[in-house]
Amino acid sequence: MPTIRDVAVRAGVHPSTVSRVFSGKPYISQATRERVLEAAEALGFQPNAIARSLTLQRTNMLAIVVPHVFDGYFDDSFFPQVMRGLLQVAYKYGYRVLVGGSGGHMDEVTQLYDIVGSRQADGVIILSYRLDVDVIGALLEFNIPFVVIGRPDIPAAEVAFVESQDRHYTAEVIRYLIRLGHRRIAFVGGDPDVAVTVERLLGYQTALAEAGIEPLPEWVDYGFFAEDGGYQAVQRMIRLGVRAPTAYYAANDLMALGILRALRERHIPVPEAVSVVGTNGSLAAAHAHPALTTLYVPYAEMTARAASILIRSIQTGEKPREQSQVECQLIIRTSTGPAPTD
Amino acid sequence: MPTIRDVAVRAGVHPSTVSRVFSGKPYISQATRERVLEAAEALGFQPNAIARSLTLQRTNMLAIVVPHVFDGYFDDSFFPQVMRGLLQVAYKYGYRVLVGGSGGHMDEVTQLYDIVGSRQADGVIILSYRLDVDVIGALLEFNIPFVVIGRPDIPAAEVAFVESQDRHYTAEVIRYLIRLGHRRIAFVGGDPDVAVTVERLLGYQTALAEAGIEPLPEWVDYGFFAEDGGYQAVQRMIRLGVRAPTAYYAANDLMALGILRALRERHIPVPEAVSVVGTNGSLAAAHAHPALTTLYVPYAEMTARAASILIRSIQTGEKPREQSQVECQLIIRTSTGPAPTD
DNA sequence: CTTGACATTGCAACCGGTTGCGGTTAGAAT
DNA sequence: ATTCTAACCGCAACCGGTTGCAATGTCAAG
Repeated sequence: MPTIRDVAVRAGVHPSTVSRVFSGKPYISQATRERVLEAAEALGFQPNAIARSLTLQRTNMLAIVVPHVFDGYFDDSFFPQVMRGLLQVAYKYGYRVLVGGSGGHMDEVTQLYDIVGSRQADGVIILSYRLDVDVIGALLEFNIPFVVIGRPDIPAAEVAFVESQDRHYTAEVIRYLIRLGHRRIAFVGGDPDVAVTVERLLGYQTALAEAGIEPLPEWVDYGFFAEDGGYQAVQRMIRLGVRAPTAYYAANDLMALGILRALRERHIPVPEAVSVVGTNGSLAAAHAHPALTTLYVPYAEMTARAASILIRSIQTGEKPREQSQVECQLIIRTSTGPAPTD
Repeated sequence: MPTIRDVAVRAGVHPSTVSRVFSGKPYISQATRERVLEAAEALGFQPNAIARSLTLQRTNMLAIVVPHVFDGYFDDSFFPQVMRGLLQVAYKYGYRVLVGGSGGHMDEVTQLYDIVGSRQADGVIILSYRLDVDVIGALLEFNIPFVVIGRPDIPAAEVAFVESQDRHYTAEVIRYLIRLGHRRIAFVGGDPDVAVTVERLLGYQTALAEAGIEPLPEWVDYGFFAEDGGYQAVQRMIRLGVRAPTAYYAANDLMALGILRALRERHIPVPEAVSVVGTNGSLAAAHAHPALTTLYVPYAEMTARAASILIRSIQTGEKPREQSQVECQLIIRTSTGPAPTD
């Protein structure tokens, strides 16, 4: 690989001149610019991004770490949506996306710290805000721009986030089910240590409380976003017999599909006997049978917005502070219906 | 951000000693190792990955560029599958994934050259091998390990690839449709400039020729992997009247779903009047109504294998040469059935 | 014909690690 | 007691760009 110095000798100029040509600096005569470009062309020179990053202290990368790399995780629309929003704006502004994997739990945080601490990216998007670690505090120490997807529960901190009002919309979903006459409603959350799960649980509890419903602790379960998690939740709750839920709310569509599968296996008709609501608005949810009622969360838009905020912050040098929220939408399809009359 | 020199002064040693401690070099006494680690801890030091990359000439990154960033592209299972396989093994071996976006066509190649030429990654996976550009030749010049997903049509070149025998399996799909009695079969490809599309087309033509069927040119169309592409293909082919196809093969599930939608709108019963086959084995395909028969291509396994090959090549320093193929599987569901008896 | 402003380019230090080489020292071998 | 070996660590160059500063050249105003 030719370096800037190889080009310099061939063009008969100093390396710094070559640098200036390639970084579009002014005060380079047309003649030498051409000579340099010619030499570069002849040698097949392309500036080394790593070296450039070292001096410029910027990498033109936006990082995320995916919470889990287990097989089913990629079947839900969450991850693809996230990547879509991120890639679209990153691409538009000439940034690239650095994706780190993780095995869930603390490992996600470890990976994040590693990327950020070793300065591999100019900014980060926090996908799943955990409650068991002070990620925000650490990130502020690192002094790197970041935007949280979801609402961090640190009110004083001036951190940027794009949130989807999870508590509110989950409550809306539950209210919708209550209006349909359901009183035994299950909550199948994702990862209990993640803020969004707690928010949704609060929304669930709020809506039930409003309606004067005392939920059974057994109605709350966690499926860790896996299809099988939804399936297993049904297996457990069905044992409650007459106190088994007549409606399930799942924190992603994949778990909801698992719930549908479990119900189908037991020949429990949906929505006649049991209603099911998913989250995210996956394509599979639309095609499911019965078509899955789902709380659409515009994750692509959220990460797109987060990426824009990040890029602006990187370019201005100011800490990102924008806090915004997006609207979700309950897409009512045929997996939900009136509660059965016992 | 503290540097290695800050740590050095605090520990009272030379920077090179700090470096040796952090890169696990031998010949460092226990005492100084501890002093260095203590100092690093106190300062919150973490080695700068960029600087390290510069000297070591390796970034611990595997790159891909996604062929398109348009909205619907992420609804098919292709991209998530690719990311899954890639992330799983990258994660396992301590690599990270650099994702570049592209607007399709030549831009994909431009992005690729940019990443590779600027040495941002240690290896690349070529997702869509194009026929209109000699990507392989260029990549060989760059002297960077790469693995192609699909079979490049350059026989002499010693390039590594993981292929899914697209021609063979597409022919199998068409034969299956022929066995069902279909004789007017449509081919809805993705991007005509991409090798996999041509391979599939050849498979399609082979199978038809075997059966003595002379295909109409109008039966071949390209949907560029978009849902609407499938939808539009039906709109065009339906005009053929009695010569309109009774079966559609689509190169991804998203287009197949678009085909189903178009047929549904026109009240054409599937599979009674028209059969539809998709590709990739998306979750949505399984839940579609009727459930979509689909050619499952194990893209996650393919990219996982590609990533393994890449990493091994990076670590040994040898150019990757492994050429392997995976098995696909025609998942027969209810969107296909006997050809209608006119 | 000066003087000055501005365009153009070279010089050298710097970004933050890595590493070959050489010097010092301690303990073992003779 | 002397020599040898190996452990330990510092020195300085290097990875491949960037940039402030200084030097030189050019042209127009005075």
